[in-house]
Amino acid sequence: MHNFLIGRMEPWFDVQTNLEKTVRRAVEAMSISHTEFDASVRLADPRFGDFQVNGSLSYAKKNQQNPREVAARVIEQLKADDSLDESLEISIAGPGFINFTLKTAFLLNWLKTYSSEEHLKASSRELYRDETFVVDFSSPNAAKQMHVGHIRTIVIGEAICRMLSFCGANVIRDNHMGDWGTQYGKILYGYKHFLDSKALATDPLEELERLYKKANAVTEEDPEALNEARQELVQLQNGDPQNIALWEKVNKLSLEAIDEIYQKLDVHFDHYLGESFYRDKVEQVYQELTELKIAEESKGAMVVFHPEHRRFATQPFIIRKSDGASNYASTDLATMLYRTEHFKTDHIIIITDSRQSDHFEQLHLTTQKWFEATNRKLPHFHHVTFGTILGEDGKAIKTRSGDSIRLKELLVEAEERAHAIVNDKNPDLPPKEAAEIASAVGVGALIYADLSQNRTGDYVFAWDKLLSLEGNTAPYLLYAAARIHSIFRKAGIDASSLPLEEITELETPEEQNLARKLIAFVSNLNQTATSLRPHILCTYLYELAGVFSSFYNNNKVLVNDNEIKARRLLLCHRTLIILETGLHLLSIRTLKRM
RNA sequence: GUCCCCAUAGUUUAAUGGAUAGAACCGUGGUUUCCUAAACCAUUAAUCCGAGUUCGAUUCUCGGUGGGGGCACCA
Repeated sequence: MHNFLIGRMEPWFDVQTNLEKTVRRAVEAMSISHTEFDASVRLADPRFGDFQVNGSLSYAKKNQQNPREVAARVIEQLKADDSLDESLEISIAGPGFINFTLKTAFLLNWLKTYSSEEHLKASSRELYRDETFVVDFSSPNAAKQMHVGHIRTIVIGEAICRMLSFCGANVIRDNHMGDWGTQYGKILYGYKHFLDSKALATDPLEELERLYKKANAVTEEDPEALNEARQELVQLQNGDPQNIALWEKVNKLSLEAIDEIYQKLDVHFDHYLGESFYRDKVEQVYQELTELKIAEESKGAMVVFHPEHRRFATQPFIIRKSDGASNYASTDLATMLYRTEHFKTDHIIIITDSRQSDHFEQLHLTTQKWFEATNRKLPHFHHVTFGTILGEDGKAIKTRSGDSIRLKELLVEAEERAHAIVNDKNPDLPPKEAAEIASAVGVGALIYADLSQNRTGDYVFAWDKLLSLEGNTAPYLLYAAARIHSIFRKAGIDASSLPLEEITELETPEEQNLARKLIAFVSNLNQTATSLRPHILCTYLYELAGVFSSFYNNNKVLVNDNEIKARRLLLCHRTLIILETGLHLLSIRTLKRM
């Protein structure tokens, strides 16, 4: 464990967690049960300090004592702990809050110590050290264009992967493509009946989409066509060579188009184990679940009920269709098994919109029973949900319901809008650099717009909202970082040559506010990574950029006084690395100039 | 019918049961001989309704109202 003492060792990287351990020790030493005294340390309102503990209030009430007196006794006990020293100020406030304020010597020491993105990463890995996560995200349906509704799982998934990995986890990114479902019956049916080969040659994805839509419309009208489409799927699943060849062709075209979007968003996968990968693995699922009497036959289909469960006692989990074909429940069960046995994973995270909650709850319940009965270790399962992107009509934007905006188109529009602003603000940039800036700003704004709000809510699609470039947006953060780069360029100073030993004290309120905000990075990152809610990190970065902007406007960095200059350059540089680290965790490209 | 999610300034939103509910956009007014004004500073304005639990409720419980979604072979 790091020691808190200045000068002896590295200062605590994660002050909050270490402080909480210390408080817990103090409370134990007072013979108070941890169930009675909530020792949680939380970030405090900056008006009161850096951290806060409010356990004395409820403890005092329960035990009919004076909360301020309880707080005073806890503080006395804390002062006896030798991992704390004079770098921390502890005080009682209001009805009995314990406030902790880091003294500036500690802030400075922390800033001097944690000096690069790599160093921050190395120090953050305790949270998920050595834990394995399979993260299943994006997972689009092959042969359909991605539209605006698909952006959420991609950007949330990518950000979560980056954060987990930053915090020490072994992350396996798996794109569970919908490449084996019923839609293939329709695509094959469409391909065989309505193909325009000329159109396929010029714009394959467009034509495939048209075929799918056409087949979908026809099968909705005509039960016989629907039956034929289902037969195509059954034949595909039975390995009919012609259908398999067609299926492979469709997938190849589809993947190429999807990949372009991943490249723009800087998203990568370790595996593309789509539903088709599990096609020879569903038999085992049927067999085991039947033998274990977890699954039963109902109306010709194989289903699982959960009688003990209010909702799923009567709502079936259909794991094999009555025509014998698999569906997504079949492949998802096989996927649970594969991820558990092959990847030996500790956690499975699946990122989809909240409308699929029932499905994944049923999947989880079923897997629990299945694994328990077969002595398999069940990984922690997290269904990370998000709200739906709605159209103007308040209904989900869907490909089926007609012309929704393509993701590809949205990305182009984002870059174009940003390009216009770049040309306006900074007309002298070389065209190539202007284009690069526009791309980072436009795509970054789009990603940030989605990540910066709590993922559970729905929202109505609006160009201006997603592509906004003012206020709490990516460009604001990118701009703050670009200005810092500009300072170092102007000064002709390299960050590695900062004369750290000459820096002795933080003086102005802006310097101190900035330093406090920088140290709060750790707590915010931890909270984001534990709750899997990227908007917490966004809010933090936005506040950090705001505190920096105030500092920048009030405290000139490049002054003649070398001591002042050195400490302000230190603050600038540490702000830069934390801003850049944060933006990279969100999958946003950073810029040296804007 | 039943179950799930959501409800905060005009708009978009934040707040692990804590201190005076925090921002952004819009509006209004101000800041540039000075490191990038894509900036900074100031200013108006909000917890859907009703009970309950609690020292303390935007947060938890119950009951309403309004919106969205799931519920047999789509994913």
